[in-house]
Amino acid sequence: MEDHSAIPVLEDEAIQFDFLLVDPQDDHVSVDAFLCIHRNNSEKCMQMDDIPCKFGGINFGTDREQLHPKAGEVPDIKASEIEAGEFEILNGLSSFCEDYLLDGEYEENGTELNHDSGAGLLKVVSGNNNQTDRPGANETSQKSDSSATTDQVDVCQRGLNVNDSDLHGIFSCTGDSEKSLDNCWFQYPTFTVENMEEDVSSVFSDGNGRLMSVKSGLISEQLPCRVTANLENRHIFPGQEVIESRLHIDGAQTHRGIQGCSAENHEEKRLRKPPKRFIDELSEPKSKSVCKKREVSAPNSKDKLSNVKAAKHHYKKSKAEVSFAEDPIGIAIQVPFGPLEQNESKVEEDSSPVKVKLDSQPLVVSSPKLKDLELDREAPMSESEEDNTTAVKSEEDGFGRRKHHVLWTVSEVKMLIDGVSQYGVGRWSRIKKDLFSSSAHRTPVDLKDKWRNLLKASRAQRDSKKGEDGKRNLAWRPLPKSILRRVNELATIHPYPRDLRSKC
DNA sequence: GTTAGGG
DNA sequence: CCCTAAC
Repeated sequence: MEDHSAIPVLEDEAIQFDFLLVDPQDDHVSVDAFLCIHRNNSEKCMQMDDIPCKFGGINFGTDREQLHPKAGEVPDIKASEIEAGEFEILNGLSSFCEDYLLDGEYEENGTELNHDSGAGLLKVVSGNNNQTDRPGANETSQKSDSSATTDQVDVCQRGLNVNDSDLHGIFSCTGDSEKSLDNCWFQYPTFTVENMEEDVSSVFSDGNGRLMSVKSGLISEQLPCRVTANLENRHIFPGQEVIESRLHIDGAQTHRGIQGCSAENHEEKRLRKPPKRFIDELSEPKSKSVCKKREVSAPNSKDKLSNVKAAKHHYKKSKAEVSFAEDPIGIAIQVPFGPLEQNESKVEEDSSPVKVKLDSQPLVVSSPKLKDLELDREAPMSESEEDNTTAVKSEEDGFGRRKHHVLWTVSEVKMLIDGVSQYGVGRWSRIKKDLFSSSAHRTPVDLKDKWRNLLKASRAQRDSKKGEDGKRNLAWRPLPKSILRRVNELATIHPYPRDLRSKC
């Protein structure tokens, strides 16, 4: 055990890769670039000038002696190739390279170049890395979901302090967006430079043996010292201005990426690979060539198609939407359940003070408009049965997109119940007209659906009561007994279509 | 246009 | 909440 712990990231001289840059047109996988790792000693890192060694056409400032292929672990690397400046892994990995992206799934092909000291070094590892198998990877990634953004930044700041994970870069470029992919300058994974004293933010291979860097937001030819892998956004055009470069760890997959020397990262935090939408949103609209458009699932109607288009269009245009989608923190207001406003429904059992909680529900995605919430402040309620009903902003839904989820408020539920008791089940339009005329977002169909859900809830509650008492195995939010009881009553009085009312 | 019901 | 068949 070395002194990794002190400065986890870069204390170690070497970084392990289990992915390599690949020329997809080649039958072999060749190293196009690599990482050099020294936090405070950039001079120690490779210099273009004194490079005896070439990797896939890229020069590295490292002495040959510094490369120590582990015996038996480098079956595919021939010394002669290294000497000749060619480092190729002949593992038939080309299949992985169709997308110019090596996902590092070549676990069997243990290849390691070990460099133990001094100037920079490359360690390519693909074999049985200790931390490779992570049964809990998925769970971990899910747990860290909400903090994904933060962690991404963190990863950036800490440079190569990435353990056993894949890095994916998110690159946003400005510049000539009209260029076709054919003119694409780079079609290789890129590297991102971290913690440089200079304003170098990224480096990548141009595919011709040159290692380019992004300095001061512009692509230039300069050899950086410290880079992290950037497996995505492989299409960079000359002259493009890089305005954003972010990294995240792919937590959805189990293969390894960079293995840093971090002890602190032992927990192996994994970040979920951002959804395509996330990537799209991070990119400037101009950089269409960088982030390919999303595929639209075949709609089955013209309306749907137009809706989707409208939605997409809206998405691109609406910054608010973007930030809203990215904002993991929303405001949730729990609306307590209470007795029906207009009737005598009595609250059974304990009636405790109203509770209005903020931020207690992770469900909520956006900040609701408070005015849309109906808070029954005067309504007493059962503590254990407080309603989680949360209203979510639902405006701006005029673009055909799926309506924002607007949770039913207690008042609405009560209104619905009243409506049913008044007009009977099935008169949704009537109920809507009479009782929900003010709430534009509730359609007769919504009322019908809600009633159906209420029925299910009440039935389930009854069932669970029959079985085990205390145990509440309801999948949905608990509803106040007072409400459910009324639903039950009404369901008895006004039979709902078909077998749905399998109770009574 | 409404409603029922499946997804 | 969406979609669609049936009315």
